[in-house]
Amino acid sequence: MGTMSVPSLRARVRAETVEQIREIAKRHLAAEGANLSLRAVARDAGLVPSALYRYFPSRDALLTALITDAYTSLAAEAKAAEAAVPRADLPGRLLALANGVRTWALANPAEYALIYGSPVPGYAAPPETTGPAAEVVVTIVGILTDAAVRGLRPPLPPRPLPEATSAELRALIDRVPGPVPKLAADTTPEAVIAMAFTLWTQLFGLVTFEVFGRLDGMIDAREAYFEHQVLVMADLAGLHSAATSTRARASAMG
Amino acid sequence: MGTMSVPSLRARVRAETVEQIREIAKRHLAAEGANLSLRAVARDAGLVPSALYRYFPSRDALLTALITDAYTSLAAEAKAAEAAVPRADLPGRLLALANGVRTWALANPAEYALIYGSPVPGYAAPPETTGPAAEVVVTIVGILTDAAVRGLRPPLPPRPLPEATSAELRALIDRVPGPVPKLAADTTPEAVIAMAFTLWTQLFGLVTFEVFGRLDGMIDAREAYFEHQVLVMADLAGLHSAATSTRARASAMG
DNA sequence: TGTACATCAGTGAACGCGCGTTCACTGATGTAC
DNA sequence: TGTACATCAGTGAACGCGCGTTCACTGATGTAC
Repeated sequence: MGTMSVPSLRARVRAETVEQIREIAKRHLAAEGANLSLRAVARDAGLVPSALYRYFPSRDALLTALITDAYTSLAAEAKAAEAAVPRADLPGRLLALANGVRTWALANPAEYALIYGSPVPGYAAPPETTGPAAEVVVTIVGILTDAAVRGLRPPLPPRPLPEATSAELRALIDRVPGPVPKLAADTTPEAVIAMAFTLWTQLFGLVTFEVFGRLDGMIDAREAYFEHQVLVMADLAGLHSAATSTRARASAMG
Repeated sequence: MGTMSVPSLRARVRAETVEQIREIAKRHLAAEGANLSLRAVARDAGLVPSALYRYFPSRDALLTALITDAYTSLAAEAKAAEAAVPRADLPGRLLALANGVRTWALANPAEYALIYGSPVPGYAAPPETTGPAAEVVVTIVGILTDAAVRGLRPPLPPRPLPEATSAELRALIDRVPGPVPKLAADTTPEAVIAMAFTLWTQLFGLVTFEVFGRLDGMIDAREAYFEHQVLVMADLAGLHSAATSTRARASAMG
């Protein structure tokens, strides 16, 4: 009720407290994984446990807030990195996006685990999270679409999609609002989005392996390895200039 | 001490009980994630909680046993599937291996999460697990080595490796015992193992996305999608016959 | 500007619970002679 | 084949702990008149 006025002192203090609780909860997440303890958070916030219920109706609600935060924060960082690269530099844009994801994940491993690790048992992600969750792959689609518009094609002829997959990818395209950009004659939107899914899976597979320690004792020069793998992905997608890749291919065929 | 004799009745019963506890613990893992409760397991085993300490010195020891079991069981299933394919059918071998991993993961999602999901906080994987953990990627190396020996090459000229990465991969090769197979003249062992790492990352990225529900609401025809992605991987590695891919490439270059 | 009432942040005690681990014990199984 | 002792699976009670959530409360902040 009432008009939307300047926030009162009480409202401002409340917002700050909510923010503080989120921050403390994130720190606890980092130390304990998903076994987040309300009482421990309250303790660190200088509150009695029951006071938390003024801010979050339950532990699950706190978790949901953290998950939403994580998705939006990851997407914001990665997209900002991508947006800073000149539009014409397609491999650079992919690399910036990928590095953005990786940097955020390494800086916030517990939050990364929360959203890309094992599902929390008994917890169902609320529908609000699907939007932010999709932003990275949507950005990849954007890069690949720009490439297709410019007439760049993957250096390997795309393997024909199974009919079921093709139909599902078309359905995803229809879900995106706005006009469909005009692609080069020999490229289909399904092929573009299929490639985007491939890169998306590879990217998160790569980051997950690193963050979860699956490379420990094998690859120590993480950054060089990661960048190399992303550039291989860019090669696969044909983001490097057609001239170069044609020459390279010709020489490879000897 | 004493000589290694036929197991006594007591020893046999003990082995059965250990096995039963493991099975029950796996079921609990499936229901509750990594928050495995000793008391709950004991309850289901028809034992008093303290009795479990006759079999496992602590909760962590039980978890370790489950992790080791999971790695070896996954590797066994995947390797058996690969071994059943004729040696000359290289894409078939990759597909069988990949399907083996996927099938096991879908049948045992909680155990999969235990070994490829978020690290369990405060738990450090014991060194015994690294052997079984590496078996899948070693099998991939085997397939790619067979390809290289036959003179098959990736259709894209391999992007040069960063020096640091190249050195680390060479160190991994040296760790494997036995003679290094003779590759075609224009292929290096580093290139082979780099490709194996790429496929390995992609494979587990793909399986993780499916098992952890990241494809929900987007891709429903999971099997078709998975098989397609694996075949794209096989294309990337040049496992399909050189004749076919040369022809395909030529037509793509129009 | 001042008063009366409503809102709301935070307290403190209590609830019922399940947890991992220890310890002294009982009784059955196995072994040495 | 029979007896004496050692081993070991399993019991039952207890330990100290932390958990999420509820409830009636106090006192400060905000609002309507």
